[in-house]
Amino acid sequence: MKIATFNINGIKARLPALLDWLDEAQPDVALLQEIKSVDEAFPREPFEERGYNLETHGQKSFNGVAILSKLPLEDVTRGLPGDDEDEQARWIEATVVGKQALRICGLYLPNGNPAPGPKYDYKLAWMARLEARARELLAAEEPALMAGDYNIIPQDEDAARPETWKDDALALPASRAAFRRILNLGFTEAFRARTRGPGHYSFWDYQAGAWTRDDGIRIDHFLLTPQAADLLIDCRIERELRGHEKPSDHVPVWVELDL
DNA sequence: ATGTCGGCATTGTGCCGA
Repeated sequence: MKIATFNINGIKARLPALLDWLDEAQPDVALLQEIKSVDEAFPREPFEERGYNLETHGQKSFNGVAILSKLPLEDVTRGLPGDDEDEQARWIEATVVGKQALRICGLYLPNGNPAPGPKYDYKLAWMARLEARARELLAAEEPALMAGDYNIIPQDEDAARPETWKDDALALPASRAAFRRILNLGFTEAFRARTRGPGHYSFWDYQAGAWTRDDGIRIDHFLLTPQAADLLIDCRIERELRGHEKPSDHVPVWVELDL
């Protein structure tokens, strides 16, 4: 089973490029972030025509997550538990029904800039709620994954120019520590389970020729429960897509699972 | 090189978020 996470930066702006990618890459499951659309305005037809089941959790203008799946989706839930006041659409879960069930969580973690400040406080509070949900997933002792735009540069080697990110919410020590606290519960970061060393990025800013200069960061991640890690065949970043026509500023990250 | 997008309110362009 091939599963991708992809921050598309707007479904309306990205629709042609997204459909081209789907036709070419044929993911079984795709977790989308930053759909920037309410559910009612999401263009469902081209995805359903291609045989995808579609579950969205959107809001006006910002954020928004979705799941595409060629296999049936069950037990869909929307919103990260732990704060009934939180209106931001950043979390969706579903069970992919195949030979063996797989629980998938799609997430768009808050950016958090500027730090310090209320946006950074929200990021850290959101990560504490994420940790709580992560503990529950582990306790279930079943194949499950949490994937998406984490807005976390885990280590300096995950940035082309780490010094420029030193005071940024994506790389501050408290951000990295919160990410590690979740990892250290017992998750496998799929990309680092397969590939070591610098030079691997999933995001290049639209500004300042970042793509041309390969000035990227790795912020889109797959975290696997032990039972999902047992099934891991490969994890890769589809870097080439950043050079295509009208790209997102992120590229897809893939896992292949033995399912 | 203070360099780009996308969405929105709005109708020509400025603001926000990233």
